[in-house]
Amino acid sequence: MDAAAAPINVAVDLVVLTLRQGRLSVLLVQREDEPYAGTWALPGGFVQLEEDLLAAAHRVLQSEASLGREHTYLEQLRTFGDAGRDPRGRVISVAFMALGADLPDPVFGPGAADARFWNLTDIDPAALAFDHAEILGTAVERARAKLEYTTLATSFLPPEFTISQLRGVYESVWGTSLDPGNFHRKATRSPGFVVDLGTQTDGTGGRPARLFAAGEGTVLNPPLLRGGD
Amino acid sequence: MDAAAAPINVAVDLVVLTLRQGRLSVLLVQREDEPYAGTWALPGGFVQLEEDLLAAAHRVLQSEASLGREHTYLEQLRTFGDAGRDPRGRVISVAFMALGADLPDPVFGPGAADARFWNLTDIDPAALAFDHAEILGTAVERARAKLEYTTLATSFLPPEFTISQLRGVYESVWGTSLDPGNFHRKATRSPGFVVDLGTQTDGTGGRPARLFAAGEGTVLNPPLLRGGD
DNA sequence: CCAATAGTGTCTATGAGACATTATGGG
DNA sequence: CCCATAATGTCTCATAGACACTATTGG
Repeated sequence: MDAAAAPINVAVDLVVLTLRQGRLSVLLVQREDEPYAGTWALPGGFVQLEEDLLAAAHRVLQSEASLGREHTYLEQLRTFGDAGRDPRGRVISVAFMALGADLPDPVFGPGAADARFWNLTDIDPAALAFDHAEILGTAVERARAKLEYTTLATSFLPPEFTISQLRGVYESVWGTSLDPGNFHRKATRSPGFVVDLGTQTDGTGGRPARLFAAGEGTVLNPPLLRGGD
Repeated sequence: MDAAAAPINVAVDLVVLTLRQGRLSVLLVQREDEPYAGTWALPGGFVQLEEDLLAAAHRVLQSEASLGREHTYLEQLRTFGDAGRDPRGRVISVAFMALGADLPDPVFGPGAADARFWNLTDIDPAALAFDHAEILGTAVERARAKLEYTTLATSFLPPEFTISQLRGVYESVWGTSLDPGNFHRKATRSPGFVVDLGTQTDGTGGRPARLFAAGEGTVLNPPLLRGGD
């Protein structure tokens, strides 16, 4: 804790994930300025001197994605700080992951030429600015892992949802398909995962589904496993 | 990624965990200088301008705990950066967790009045400097969780160890007791966890135990669960 | 032989997954 | 009636955990 302090710049970068048409998507911003002008990057910004890291992340989320604190999950991933990661000088970036239900395309602010959600599969990682491909990969990996043992999947859904929609989250994020019957049982029996609202959807060519809301629990015990074999 | 850059100082803080006499212990340094002179803190130091974060963590590990890169597991935890966490000004700290086999008491360097390993149970969290109690808590939680689904436990042991010693790691870190027979089966049957060396200890009042080394695997599948109910 | 620890076998309950079956809506 | 989707039931297999048992050393 004692040595010469160095003038290092601190930024936050956000991996905003959502599902669009059942596909995992991430918000990217096309940079207007150098370095990496014209290329796509994660939304981010420098941390202000008196600003908590989480507050900085929320500020960027608001300004670059028009997303408020409600209905958006936000957690710190980790910090990327290799000496050569930014050509402008020493910049370390505290990366955050945000999850939300089918988010709108953002109204982009200054510094951005364009901003929109990309299907994960349409992104060429090598084309992203800075080390953002690595940050994005870390976020996706974290999201996939957390679906197994937390109730995080509900963050991808609106306040009221069906078990099919919840299953769709798992299938989209994991890229697998799951047995509807078995999934239904596990989801409804995991304590604290979902709450039966008693209401129903109107059937769209099938039996109407019950509506659920996210439960109070955060941990899934027992976990919902991918076939990790 | 575009706003006024602020002069924020970046530090690394280390949570160095080891087992001493079968108890989970952490390295603390008694601060010599203000702020918090005389109180115990996690070892740490400022990041140099041209230095990767991981390199800074390794440097602190070497200088404050005399620990080289060999036989020491090191991973980033997360970054603690609330605006008011350091009375000297804005300092954000990238926290790392280090694990090692029964580590020696360190020769402490400048800035420290004393340095030694503390049993976790002997620490009064409220007495630690800065927000180090929160950092320590995060590390312990992470270590406990990672024992479940990774092969990390072997990091607490010397290159050759018995299954009993491995079980002791779990029991010490989790604070539980495990069935020796069942643990033995699970540990030896988890692919990539341990490698049978074919050699034996000399029995110390009991049947001699086979010696094992850490396997190549990093993930434990299926996981070794705490009774999380 | 006894004590102590290492390692294996056996039984049972639980849960995952495959798959069948019933329930409930719309054309 | 048929189709589609929701929800539940049933069967089988694998595994966790309790616990008994065998193996191998030293005293």
